[in-house]
Amino acid sequence: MQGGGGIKTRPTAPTLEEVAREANVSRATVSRVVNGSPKVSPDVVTAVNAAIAKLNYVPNRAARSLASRTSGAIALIVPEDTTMFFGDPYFAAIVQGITRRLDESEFLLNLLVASTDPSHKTLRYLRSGVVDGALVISHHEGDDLQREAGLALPLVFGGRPSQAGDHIFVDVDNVEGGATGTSHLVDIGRRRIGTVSGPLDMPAGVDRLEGYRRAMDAAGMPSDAYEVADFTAAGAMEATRRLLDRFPDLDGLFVASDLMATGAFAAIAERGRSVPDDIAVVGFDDSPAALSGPMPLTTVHQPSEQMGFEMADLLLRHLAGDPDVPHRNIMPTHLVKRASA
Amino acid sequence: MQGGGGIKTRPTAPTLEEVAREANVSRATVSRVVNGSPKVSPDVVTAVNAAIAKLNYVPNRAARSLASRTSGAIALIVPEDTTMFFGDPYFAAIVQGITRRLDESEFLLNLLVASTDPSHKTLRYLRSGVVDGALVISHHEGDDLQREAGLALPLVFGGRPSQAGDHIFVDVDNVEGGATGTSHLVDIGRRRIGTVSGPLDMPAGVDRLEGYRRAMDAAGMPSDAYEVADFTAAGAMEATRRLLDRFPDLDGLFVASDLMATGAFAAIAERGRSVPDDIAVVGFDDSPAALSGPMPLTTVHQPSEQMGFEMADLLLRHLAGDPDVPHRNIMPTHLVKRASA
DNA sequence: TTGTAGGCGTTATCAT
DNA sequence: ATGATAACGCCTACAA
Repeated sequence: MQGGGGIKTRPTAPTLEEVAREANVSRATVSRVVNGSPKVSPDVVTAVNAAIAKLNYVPNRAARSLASRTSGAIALIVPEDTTMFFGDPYFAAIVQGITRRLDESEFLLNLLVASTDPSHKTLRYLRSGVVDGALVISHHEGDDLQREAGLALPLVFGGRPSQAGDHIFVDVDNVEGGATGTSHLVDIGRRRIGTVSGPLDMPAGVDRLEGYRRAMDAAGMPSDAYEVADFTAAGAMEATRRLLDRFPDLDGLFVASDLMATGAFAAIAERGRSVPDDIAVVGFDDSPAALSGPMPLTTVHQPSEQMGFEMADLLLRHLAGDPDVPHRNIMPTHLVKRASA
Repeated sequence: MQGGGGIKTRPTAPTLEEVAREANVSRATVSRVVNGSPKVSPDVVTAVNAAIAKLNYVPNRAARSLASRTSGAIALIVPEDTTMFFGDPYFAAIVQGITRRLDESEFLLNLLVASTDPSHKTLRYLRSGVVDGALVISHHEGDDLQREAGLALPLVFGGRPSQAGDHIFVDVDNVEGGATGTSHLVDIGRRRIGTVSGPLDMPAGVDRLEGYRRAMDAAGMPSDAYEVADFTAAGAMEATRRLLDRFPDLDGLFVASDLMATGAFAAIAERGRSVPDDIAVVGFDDSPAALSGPMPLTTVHQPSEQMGFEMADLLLRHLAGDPDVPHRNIMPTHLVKRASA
């Protein structure tokens, strides 16, 4: 017989036990080496590492997680659909920042783009112990992860959460940002200024609109020219059309995201009007979308990448037991002048 | 004393054990109910479910995984950096398809966008048992997940893997697709046709270029006007510049991805030439990028979303032990005529 | 510094 | 149909 041929024996992964045997030490010692315990004699460390290399050992994450009651992973929760998530470069920047922070740690990132049924499947997931904490971005008013089903998981929000509570979050001053963008339009002499806002169930939507209002008030101009959109280009195009219908004399437009600004551009072009001559446009984010349109977009910069980094950093510190992680983390914005306004 | 205040006792999650006690049955029975075993009397099922609901019980995934030796999760491996991954809507479509398939299953998806150090950290991850299988897209020649470190994990590729072997994959006929796109340029009377290809360490790059060659050969025209790019808009812009330098009389251009076509548009505009009058352009993918540029792009459609769905489906069937999942899955392409050619 | 032993929460194999 | 009782692979007091 030639070696029991026929049945395909899946080569079962080596365990701590086998490494211990190979190195002539106990499992505990191997475990210590694997976890970098300082109290192991150098020669034993060497021997164990040799055994690990020889057997090509990799710790079983489930076992480790079960015993240690930690998973070494965090989740990024995005309550939007895939299209939205991939469509806006803002998210790309956030993720970039998060992974940059995580890369210098041992933590893994689990992406959870959960538009459908956020309460049920997502919550089960979060409560099943697969992650030690979670980052939440693009948070809408409805979803109250924190309380729902008594979820006791460390959370850090990207953007001030709409519901009250002592949450840890990273954000910019959206009111101020909205005012900055709008004021610029005032400053360059526009007389009929409107805005396309984000959804009103998101603080970023509400606040940037409020910023528009304040700037208009301060300038003694009416703040009635606004339409609500959903942070997508298509939605913004629609909203801009409505705005142009209502205010044919519009000559300035503050759009609450760069991606939406591309939609606004399309609507404006469709009406045969030009940017910035007929209508000056200011966006928000300073994401790659600001440069992807027909013209470089003047926009309110927010440090998205750093915000992602910061979110991850705060969560990791929180998980590490750091008692004084700041809860309100407001990062600066500034106007970036380009061709559109 | 008021209830031991001071120490913040984290409410430890309920376990099978507690549910069993609550329902006056054994752990085994609860486990059966949780896993939908048919051999449990209806009233017991009811009682157990009541206890589960009351205690708000969610199975611990690590424990389950350890005992059952399966994780209920699969990974999507993308050997690119975050920017690239988020930048090309092609990936969005794939992910969309994958999640569509997964949503109708109990499996979770773990995204692994691993540009940096794909061999080490990623491999450890894959071998740690957190996933039962993996989907690999945007696969370059270097990364040989399969063999590397003896990884014995069920894999399904998006795009024919470059290394030999009996891999399961979903792909289109890129040679044919490339020929289709190029031939269209011939058909509409272009005389000096070039191409911007993908990287030559990826089959999709090589094959679409080969398709261009064949179409040119068949038309009796020279196939020397090609430049290699990297599937990014910026890279394609560069490549197109070089091409225009080398062939000032270029009047037709086949670009190996829609995203790259937007870069080509930019380069062409920069040179003061027009599309399609001066230069007709054909892309590949039929992704949203085809409609994001200054002009609707004529392109070779590939069913990206369905390909993602199919990949996930094949992997799940494979994991379920289905003995005859097809290994070579070639999906159809077709030309979509729009304004650019 | 190293080893022993018990336990983490489930599943799975036996009996019953 | 239900219940003991081992595993599963690792961590962690505790002991030596």
